[in-house]
Amino acid sequence: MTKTAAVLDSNTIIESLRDAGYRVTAPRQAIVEALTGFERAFSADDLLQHLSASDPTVGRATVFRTLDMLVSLGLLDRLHAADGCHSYVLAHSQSRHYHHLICNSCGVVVPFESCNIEALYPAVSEETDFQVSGHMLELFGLCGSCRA
Amino acid sequence: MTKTAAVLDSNTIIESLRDAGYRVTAPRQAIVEALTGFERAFSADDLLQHLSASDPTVGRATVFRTLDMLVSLGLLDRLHAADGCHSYVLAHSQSRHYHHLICNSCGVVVPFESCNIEALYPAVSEETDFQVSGHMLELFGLCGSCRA
DNA sequence: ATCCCTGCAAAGGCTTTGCATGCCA
DNA sequence: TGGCATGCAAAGCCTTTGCAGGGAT
Repeated sequence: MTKTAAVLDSNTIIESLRDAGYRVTAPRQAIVEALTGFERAFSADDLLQHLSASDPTVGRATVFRTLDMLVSLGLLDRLHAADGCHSYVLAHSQSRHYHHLICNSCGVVVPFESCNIEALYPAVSEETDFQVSGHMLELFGLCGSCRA
Repeated sequence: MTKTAAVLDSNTIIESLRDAGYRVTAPRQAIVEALTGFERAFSADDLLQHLSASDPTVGRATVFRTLDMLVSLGLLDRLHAADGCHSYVLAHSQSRHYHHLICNSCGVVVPFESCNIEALYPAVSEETDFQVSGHMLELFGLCGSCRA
């Protein structure tokens, strides 16, 4: 149990990449390093700008390709906020079920695990004649700091 | 109680437009007529293509402007599906709380009202120290026809 | 008669693609 | 060495904006 339990760090991500058969290259390492530094959701462009100041020059295309790759490996989550639909956050866990809670004021994103949406399935099934198999949920609110 | 209860029809939408102070123009009528014909979520482009065959020529800009207007009036819902983030469905109700259930197979969208997400708020608040104030939920599954 | 609304076309973002070169394994 | 990965630039979408003319009220 480390200080920030269950949050992926750059080494773990790089290892996952390698395990999945992808090559560990300098641009990919720079991208992974950068995205573990974000505390809130970031866009491809945020990442691009952040990287423009870093060691290796990373091309636009590489950023998009790497983001897609990380999402497909479950290492990165795509956020579907009300306004911007294309932002990303580091995945919280690859094994446990969780969702995101987003602060309306500062934009910080935290995961939460207490989700009993599946309890809704029977009622919804009955109401709609659907066989429900999945859900997408995001909560909004105010974080502790912003309330203060 | 009509056959398809609580679903907005084109006349109701047009009246709401008028009530909100917007002018009732031919392009707007054509757009409203077209979108009440869709059974599943549609994109701006779907609408545009559908309209290219209709009576008045409706410009791209007008379609986007009208969609935004209808969404802001609560007559149209923006859907945030996993893949495409920019599709629309006719609003189900302007007063009641509901969400969308989307068929993974045919894409049909139906609303459902049995949502007790708010019951989650206390547990999530305690877990995260957020003051939760809203949520976004979408369910996925198989509709009756697709199961058959 | 007002001035909101429209179409057109151009501009603007964001994302993807093609291709020759580079570099990890 | 082989072939995945990269950068660059161009192309591709999708959406918005500017503007002069048109139509609803």
